[in-house]
Amino acid sequence: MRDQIKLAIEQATAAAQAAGQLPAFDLPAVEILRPKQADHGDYSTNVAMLAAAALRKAGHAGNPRAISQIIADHVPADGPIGRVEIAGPGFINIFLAERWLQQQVNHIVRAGDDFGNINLGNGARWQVEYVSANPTGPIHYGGARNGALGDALANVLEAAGYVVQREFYVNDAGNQFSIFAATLYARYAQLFGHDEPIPEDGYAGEYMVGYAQMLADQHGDRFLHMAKADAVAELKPLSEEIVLAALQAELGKLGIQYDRWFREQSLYDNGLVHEILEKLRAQGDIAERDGAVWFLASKYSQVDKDVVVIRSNGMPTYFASDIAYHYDKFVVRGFDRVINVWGVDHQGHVSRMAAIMQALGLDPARLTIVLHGLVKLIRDGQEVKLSKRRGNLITLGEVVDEVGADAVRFNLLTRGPESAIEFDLNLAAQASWDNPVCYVQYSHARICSMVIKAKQEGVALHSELDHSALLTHPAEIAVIRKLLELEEQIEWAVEKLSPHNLTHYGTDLAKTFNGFYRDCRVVDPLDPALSAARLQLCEAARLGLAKTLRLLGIAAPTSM
RNA sequence: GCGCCUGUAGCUCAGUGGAUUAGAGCAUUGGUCUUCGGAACCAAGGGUCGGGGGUUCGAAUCCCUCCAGGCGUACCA
Repeated sequence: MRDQIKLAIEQATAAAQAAGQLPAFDLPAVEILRPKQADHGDYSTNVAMLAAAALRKAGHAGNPRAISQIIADHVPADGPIGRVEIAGPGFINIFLAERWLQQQVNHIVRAGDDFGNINLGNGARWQVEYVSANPTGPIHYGGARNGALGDALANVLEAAGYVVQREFYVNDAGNQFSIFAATLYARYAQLFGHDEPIPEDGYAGEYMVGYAQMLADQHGDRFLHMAKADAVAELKPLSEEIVLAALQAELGKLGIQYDRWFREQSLYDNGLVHEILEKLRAQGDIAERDGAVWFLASKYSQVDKDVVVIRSNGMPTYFASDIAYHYDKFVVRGFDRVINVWGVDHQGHVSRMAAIMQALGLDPARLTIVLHGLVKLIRDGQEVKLSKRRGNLITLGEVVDEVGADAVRFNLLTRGPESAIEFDLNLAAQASWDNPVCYVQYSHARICSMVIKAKQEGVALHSELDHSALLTHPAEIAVIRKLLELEEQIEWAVEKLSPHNLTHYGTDLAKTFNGFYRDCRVVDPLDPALSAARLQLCEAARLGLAKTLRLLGIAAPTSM
């Protein structure tokens, strides 16, 4: 949409130059703006002001208002632009043609679920990796934000023409997972009456008993008939199955599903970690120091410290496998671009990832880390401290059960990623009736019910006849205008790699629709043509609301 | 100490160098309609955009500085 406007303005400027009314000059990039005030048009452009500055630099006279008038005179009369106005210091205000707007209703309905889709991606293969929590227990509430963000981002990228793969990286090779397995063994042994203490630094949470019970149900007491070390080693992969199933179920409550669960251990099993470290050693990026093996990150810009990849005790750090993991993403699997969604507490890792990319000979711009602020849970006016290790945690699943998946997602997605969030459980639970998410969903449900009502009254949607020219009421035109913003909203979300604008857009669209509902009677048996036109508009609005909600990962109910 | 992020209405937050008037939701106050779903709609009050400098036609937005808060600065992840 905006591109069409931009093109028209560029053509008008070129036409003015061809006609000799404007001297030749390098036109700066034309900016098409969305004015805040409606009487400033649907769009506006400051091209005349920019052109004036360029002309003055080139020694010509440059009066912005005069230039804007010349350009305005050459704007093509047909197409989406109905009229233009010159305003202020030289703004060109652009008003869309009413007939053109009316016609968009049918285009939207015809597009159906594809309404709003754009083609920025052109089929480029992107990967979004999100949540990626340690597989050592339920996901704490902070993971909900990561998940909601990553999932919505993936949705938006798909709508923008990218082929997206959603991935969860399972840290099953590190120290934490070993401690987890050892803890599970202890809980398991305890179930059979053995006095087996939970290891120091073990996972003391009660949920471990549940996992142990599952293990006992599936395998009986057979791990007690072997040496402890053997038992722990043998139950490790089994415990991973148990915990991954739990993670999957919990994330499913939030509506999150993955294309692939990528196991860190697989990078050791197939030798890739070793292979890549040798490659880096050969090119001088790896060195021994103080008994440990280091990646010489400080060779690269913006990193001041080297990073240990193999500890002096011979155990690799997570960073060793991370190098191989990203090699796998870009070189083995060939993603064009990768988005990693991380909590801001991992920010120290970001610059080192850029160093990895350079060391691997990859363009660092192909890897983007989206950092999000942390979530502070408030209950009864007090901060709830979370610690998986100590076992006093509030899980993602618990919060979803308490507040509802839709409200959780909407709430977390109204903020930009960088903001820190204070989430008041009492408030969220009690305010759920007044929650904006309900407002948007309600508008969707209301339209669905109106369509049923229309059928009952014998007012059907005449799709074979086009009555769109009857949509002349300001409230009707306002809905169409708002619907046409969706593409720009998706574009914006992709550019910023944040979908939070869509929550505000959804509320906005619902509000605009409700204004129409107030002012315009839709189902009127005495005026079937107008009813049909308005029902068609309702369907378009429904599609817009449903699409927005779907992108956010929120249900669009037909009744509430 | 150094680095990154944040500071906008009573609260939670949007805001893309643009337009005498910086927006939304919640909360507060008042109002509408003999309801195509009242979980609606309309209106009002409420602001030193953390402070101070600068850049330019123009700054919440860019630069500098100070203040306040968060996070990072591991042979943890």
